[in-house]
Amino acid sequence: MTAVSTSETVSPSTGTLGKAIALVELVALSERPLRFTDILDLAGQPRGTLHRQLGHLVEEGLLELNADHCYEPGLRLLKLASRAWGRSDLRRLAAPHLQALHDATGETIHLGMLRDTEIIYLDKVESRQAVRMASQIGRASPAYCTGVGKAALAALPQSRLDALLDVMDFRPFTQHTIVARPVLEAEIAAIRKAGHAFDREEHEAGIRCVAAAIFDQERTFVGGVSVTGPAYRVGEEMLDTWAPLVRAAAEAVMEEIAARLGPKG
Amino acid sequence: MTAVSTSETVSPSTGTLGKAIALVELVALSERPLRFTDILDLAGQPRGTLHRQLGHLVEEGLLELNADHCYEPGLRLLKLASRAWGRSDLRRLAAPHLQALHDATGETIHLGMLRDTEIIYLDKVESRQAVRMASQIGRASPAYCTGVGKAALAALPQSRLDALLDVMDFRPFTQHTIVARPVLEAEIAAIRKAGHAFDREEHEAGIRCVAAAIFDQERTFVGGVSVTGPAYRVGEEMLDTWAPLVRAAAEAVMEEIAARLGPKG
DNA sequence: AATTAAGTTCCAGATAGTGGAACTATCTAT
DNA sequence: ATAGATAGTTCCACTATCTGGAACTTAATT
Repeated sequence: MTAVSTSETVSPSTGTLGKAIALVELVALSERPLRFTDILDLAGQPRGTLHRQLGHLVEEGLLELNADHCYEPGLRLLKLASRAWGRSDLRRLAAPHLQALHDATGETIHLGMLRDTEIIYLDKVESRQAVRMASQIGRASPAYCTGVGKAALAALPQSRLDALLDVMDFRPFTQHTIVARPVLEAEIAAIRKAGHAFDREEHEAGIRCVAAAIFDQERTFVGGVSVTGPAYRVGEEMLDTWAPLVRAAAEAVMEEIAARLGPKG
Repeated sequence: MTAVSTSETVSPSTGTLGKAIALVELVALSERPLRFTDILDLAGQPRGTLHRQLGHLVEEGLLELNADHCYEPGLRLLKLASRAWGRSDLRRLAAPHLQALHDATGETIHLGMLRDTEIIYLDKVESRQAVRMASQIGRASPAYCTGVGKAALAALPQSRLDALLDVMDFRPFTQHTIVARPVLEAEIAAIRKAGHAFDREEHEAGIRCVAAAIFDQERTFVGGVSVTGPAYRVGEEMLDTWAPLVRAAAEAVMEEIAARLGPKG
């Protein structure tokens, strides 16, 4: 199911459910509050249909309708997600190693997983965290311009990588963002050779990062770790220095994964 | 779902969507990984139906099917929830006041909202946070045995309160948990009089807490703040000392809410 | 290798979702 | 304050989607 075959079009919908979740996403990802009519324009569905769907979503607690008729993401999403987060094996196994990596580098550590063409951050260790912390967890960023993302791409089997590149929507976030497929493919080759990936201000100006991939016992990619810091403090040589540490942290998580299932392999 | 109301039956489903979300919740709230057959037993739906529903949920990224045929909550939940969290107005407005309250007391601060009979925690400020932090955010706890929860109950209009008490499922978490409705009603009366609520080891043994309600401009309850600490360090006198601080913090958030909409009232 | 359990697919029938249009409430400008 | 316009809600015949029993395939167990 996962990999997309060459010509076969992926079935576009999951019926009712797909439409419903699309609405939740529409509301959740929107920058500003949306009123009924705003959604009507964006979703392109007939009035009656949309109204009922939104009604259902509100009743289920996935959306909420506030006093000034704006739809907002619902609290139930938080409840469900917090359980998802708490139960993640990868996160649990990786946590101590993220902390160790933070202690060694003093910079922000991320743990991310690949979902379609995006990296979703599962965990983060940061020193000067005020209240911001959880804000990053769950954040989705494009794979082609982040450290963990590029490490992920390089870790995929070629067929799967090609499929992803086909559907990738390249956007220049900074002047360093790689927006040409051949350039990205060369970069991926380099990452495969080196065993780690850099993000040289490709997603956010002034932010650099080194990342390494984590594999499970079947050598399939399960996630990535990274060290991230501001460019004024983190030179490219520094990234080179950290690269072995990041790779070692990734290795340590892999051993943890192997150990968890017992030594039978 | 929990209990049955007096006579008026709440419409039991939102059709297809309700069943789908119920499955997500089933999987997310389960302590251990569930295989297809486990879910089959728990959900009480025919094989074919269940299989298709799960298939749709996996395709949508709300669930994931891992290598050993276990269904797990999907990453997409995290993505959606992180946006819900980031966009919450109450959270944004309250954040500085939570911090201030933490600075004043040195103990853990929670911000929670009421959803049905549960309190869902929206934010938290804590000193010795290792990696645990986000674990609490999104956590759902029963209203009748938590500080914020009881403050919430006391803040509701009587009709709504009665309706909630009717469907509430009292469980003794500790030996101090209030499990008798009349006792809880007396407690709620006291909370209304005092303007703040205590949790005297009612949810977790060894944990005490003071909480106050936050209202919007129409005097409807929108959330609650609390200070929580271990019983060995936090005596009941200490809770009394903190009560005015907690109320002041709640007041400050209310002023923030009023200010946001401009001075027109 | 045989047996049992777990997981997947199929299809006629029934349910729940669809969407156009009519209706009501709310906002805006005069 | 009133008219006009815009936003939000309700209704119902139609039909697309979901249902669920049973047959089938694959994996685990003895």
